[in-house]
Amino acid sequence: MLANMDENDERWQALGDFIRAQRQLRDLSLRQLASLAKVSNPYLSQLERGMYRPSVDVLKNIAAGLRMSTETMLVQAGLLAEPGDVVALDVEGAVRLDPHLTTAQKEALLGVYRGFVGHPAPPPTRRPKAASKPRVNRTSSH
Amino acid sequence: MLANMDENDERWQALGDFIRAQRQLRDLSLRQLASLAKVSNPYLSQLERGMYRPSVDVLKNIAAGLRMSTETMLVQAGLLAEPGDVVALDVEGAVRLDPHLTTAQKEALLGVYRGFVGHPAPPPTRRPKAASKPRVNRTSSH
DNA sequence: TGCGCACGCTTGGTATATATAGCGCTGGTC
DNA sequence: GACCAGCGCTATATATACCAAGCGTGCGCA
Repeated sequence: MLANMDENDERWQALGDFIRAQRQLRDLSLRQLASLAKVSNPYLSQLERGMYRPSVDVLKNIAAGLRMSTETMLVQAGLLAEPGDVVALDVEGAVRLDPHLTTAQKEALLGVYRGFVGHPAPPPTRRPKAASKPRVNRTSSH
Repeated sequence: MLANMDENDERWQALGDFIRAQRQLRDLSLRQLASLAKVSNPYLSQLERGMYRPSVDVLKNIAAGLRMSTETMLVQAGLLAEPGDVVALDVEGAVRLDPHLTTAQKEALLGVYRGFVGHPAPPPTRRPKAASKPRVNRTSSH
């Protein structure tokens, strides 16, 4: 589904190498780290050899088992930019995370911002209005 | 696998709500965002209702489709623990660095922002704990 | 020499993330 | 009215993340 899947594959492989190196650096056996990270040891083995792409919680647990921060792990996984680059964070995120603003203020500010930059790709559909639909049967009534 | 799954469940649910809110704020239909995020529309629908926990690349793609950074998304998902650590961000800097805005727009936006937070002469939103430079050695620096 | 034991790995299964096809609804256009 | 286009959602199928059991090897120890 993703176009550059091969690139990603190599990324996961590199992540596996990184995990294995870190584990061995700490003199941990596969089973030990697996136990710390709350995953099975075969799975960890396969992860280290780049056979699977772990989910975020697994990454988080492994990072915890290796006593490193989750971000470091994610950066290694190539899923996050380097922390230094994070400064180039989007306005959206910055506003949303700003503790000085109330929720209403955030929405207002973001409204202005969006007005400035415009919508990404509102393709000329025949009916531009859609959001006024009330929440219908949330739990299926079948 | 994880001990406190219920807690996490609520987290994913909250993430779904967040995604839906953001999508509707931008007047995007499910299918539009799904297409932008390169996932199927039923899956996105189920994500928004907290029925599944998306993988990282899906999160990344959705964040891209919503024009926000992956970090923001992950923080919202509660997967990146300390925002203070990751985001050395301030609204000022984010706005100044945003390439989508003209200078006049930046000034206008910052004017609104300063009006909200109250202080006209903003002391740079320095985070006192910016010392955590991780030892991530970009070994596989392709 | 054999026995236990820890190591990393293979095998085969289950759970769940993600896709495809299609339903019922609502609101425009003729 | 009929009809089409878009909406969100359900139902079902497939891919894959993840686990439990077990294998072969090497090493210390009687």
